[in-house]
Amino acid sequence: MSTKTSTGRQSGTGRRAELLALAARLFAERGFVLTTVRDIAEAAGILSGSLYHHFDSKESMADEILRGFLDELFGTYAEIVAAELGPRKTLEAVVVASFESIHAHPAEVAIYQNEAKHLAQLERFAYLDERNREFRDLWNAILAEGVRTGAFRADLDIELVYRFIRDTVWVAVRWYNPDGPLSAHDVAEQYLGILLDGIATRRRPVRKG
Amino acid sequence: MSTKTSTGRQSGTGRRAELLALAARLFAERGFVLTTVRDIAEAAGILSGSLYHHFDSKESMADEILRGFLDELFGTYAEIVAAELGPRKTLEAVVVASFESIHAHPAEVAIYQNEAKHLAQLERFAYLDERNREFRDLWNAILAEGVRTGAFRADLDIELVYRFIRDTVWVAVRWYNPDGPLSAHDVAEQYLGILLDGIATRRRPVRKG
Amino acid sequence: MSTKTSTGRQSGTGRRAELLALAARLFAERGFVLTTVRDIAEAAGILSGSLYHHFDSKESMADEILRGFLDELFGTYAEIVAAELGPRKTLEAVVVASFESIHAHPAEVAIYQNEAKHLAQLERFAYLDERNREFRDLWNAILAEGVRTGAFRADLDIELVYRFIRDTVWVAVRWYNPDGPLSAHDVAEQYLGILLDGIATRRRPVRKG
Amino acid sequence: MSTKTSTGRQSGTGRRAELLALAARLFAERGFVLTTVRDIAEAAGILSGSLYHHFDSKESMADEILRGFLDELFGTYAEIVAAELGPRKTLEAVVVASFESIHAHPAEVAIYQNEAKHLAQLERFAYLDERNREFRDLWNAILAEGVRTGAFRADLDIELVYRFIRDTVWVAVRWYNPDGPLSAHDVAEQYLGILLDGIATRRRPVRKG
DNA sequence: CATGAATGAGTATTCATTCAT
DNA sequence: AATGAATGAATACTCATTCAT
Repeated sequence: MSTKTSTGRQSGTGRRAELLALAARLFAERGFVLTTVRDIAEAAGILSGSLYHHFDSKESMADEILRGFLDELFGTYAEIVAAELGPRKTLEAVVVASFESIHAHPAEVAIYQNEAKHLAQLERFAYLDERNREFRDLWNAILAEGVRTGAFRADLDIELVYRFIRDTVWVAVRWYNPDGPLSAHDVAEQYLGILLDGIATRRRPVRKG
Repeated sequence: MSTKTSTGRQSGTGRRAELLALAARLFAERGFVLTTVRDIAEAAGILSGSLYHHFDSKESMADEILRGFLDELFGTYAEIVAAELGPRKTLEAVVVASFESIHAHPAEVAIYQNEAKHLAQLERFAYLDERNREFRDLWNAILAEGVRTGAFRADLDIELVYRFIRDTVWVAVRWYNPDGPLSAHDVAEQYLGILLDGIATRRRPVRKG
Repeated sequence: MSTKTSTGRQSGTGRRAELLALAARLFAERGFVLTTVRDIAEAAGILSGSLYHHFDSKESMADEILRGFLDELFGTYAEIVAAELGPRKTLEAVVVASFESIHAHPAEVAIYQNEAKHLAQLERFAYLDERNREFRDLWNAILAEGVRTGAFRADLDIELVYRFIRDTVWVAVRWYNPDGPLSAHDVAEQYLGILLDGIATRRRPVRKG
Repeated sequence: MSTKTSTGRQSGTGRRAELLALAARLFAERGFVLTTVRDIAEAAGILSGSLYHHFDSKESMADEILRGFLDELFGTYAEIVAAELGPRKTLEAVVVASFESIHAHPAEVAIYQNEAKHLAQLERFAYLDERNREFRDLWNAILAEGVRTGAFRADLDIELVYRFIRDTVWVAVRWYNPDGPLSAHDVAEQYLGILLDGIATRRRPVRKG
């Protein structure tokens, strides 16, 4: 039992952390359901039963992976909010931080993206829905504040904008390659360019106002 | 055997179509792997073995669902392109058509979104990758043309913009509710507003021009 | 699902009944835990997975076996009580009925004896404790009535006597052989002889009174 | 290896005895099969692997427990027989000694009762069957002698009476509570009362004489 | 068209036991 | 004496699929 409890957050003690990283990669690649416990064990060079010396179930591996990742991510968000940069800079910082988290933890983000809906039905993963709510609140606050201060257009459907942003940012994990030529910053910058100013040219801005 | 071949495209012959629709809904809700043949059979009020009188495998059900949906969707895209509306109008039409397909075939889109990566590894689903290429070419053409004609900003990374658009549009299937207050057109309009002009206000439009 | 529901009591429909009888015999011989699902399947000449076409778990087999047996047994007890034979005759009838049930359903009695304590911890087997209480009430009523009418000795610790009788009767399943020379009636008669009059000779009954 | 041999009988050397006592309690409560080596280790506050420093297997723990208990019990029986008290007093003494052993070693008796049948199939537990035979011989001798001397009724089926007594006495371990209000002597006395004189009142003792 | 019985390969998990440290 | 990591064999159960009726 003692070995099976996650020791705070430091990603566990040696072997445990290695195994979690392996599991995370496989869950991300093949999906949680299609990744067998044997797959993970084999990747680690041990027998499937031996995994249970470290974790009490496949589920608890996913739990530990997601919990740790989300704690870190939302810690970062909290820091950004605490800095009180104003809506536009806050929005930029949150987008950048999100793409950076895709860069640093692609497997974890992929699991969060692909398995959350399914896992959230289990009691033990109730925090997934909580985090979703938290994220939604964060964005609604940023956007509402921006509209109030005049930084963002007044005609926005905030809820809809939030959804578009959330989806575009996180789904990027499907194609973003941490080892590719584009850094997380590059991608964030491009996206912010589009999000803030659109892709259309401004020939006759007078016309629209 | 004769009955097990999809009879062209007319959505199958009665019972067959019913069963496919049921399967599609379940695949969309629970995912392809987590939906058991028994789930589908039970939903249809028959025993699981009886399904094999209509289809020769679970895979071939997904195949038929996706093939039919994609044929229809790309037919629509082809019509739009054939109309030669110019880059901006074409872009708008493609976005609208995509949201409309989410509205009309939410289950099919969801399956396409969630299972394509996994299914595409099977030979029989090779057309999924082809369709993806087709879609990518479509968008690259629209965007490149738009940049050339000056409709779109010249500093865009076209490949990246394509990805952002693709992701945002299709992932909307996760939250879009066909029975909700927002029509596909409403959503498309809002999205196009953001995509084309951005969410930021234009304090100094002079600067950009 | 439809096939997995016990159809009242008639011991199921054909195959189902056969399998239950096999399972009962094995549970009785080796114990519930040591009897593997494969053991049962092999005894039936099928593969272990095929058992799940008929029952949804090993537990539910034991459940069905015990439930059916106890329903029958307590039905018999109820009839005896309803006949209002007076304490002594009632006691005799209950003892005889019990030995007869050992004769007719040795496997079921053995399972009841050996596994009840363990199974009763599971919610689904809550009725086991209920039946135990019912049985205890039955005996306490018989004995108390007998003491009141003077049929039984007044110095008896009724609770203790009940336990002795219960244990002796049921544990007989461990050695009673339905195919042996002693019928259930023979055994019941011998036991009743001892229970009612003792094994000691009555040289000087005056002395005791 | 040297430490893994039971050191005569003195209940082991400290730690060893403690562990055996723990194991005995768990075996009695949950049964031998359902008690895991980890259960025992955890109860002792060590890891399961560490138990193998003391014992070479789970089986050998049960072996040591039963062997020690039976040696002591049959020692007591031998003393009683050696005292040559006559059939009735001998019977009383054996019954009392048996209930006393339930009082002093409830866990051991429970294991003997519940696991003997299963364990006796293993070579190393061959002595269980021997002890059973010994016990049967003891009782048959007492009862036969009693019938011969006229102490017991002549119409008894000795083998049957032996079984009834054996069962009733040992199965009492299932409900007897060493810390309850009834002492082993109380229970023995009540049981002997029933066994010797029956529970029925003597309306016409003349008839029997 | 559908049933009901079965297959066979796989899946997570358990557990007694071993052994280097 | 004890730990911690691992083995290997077994266990209950699942599920897509087949096929005689």
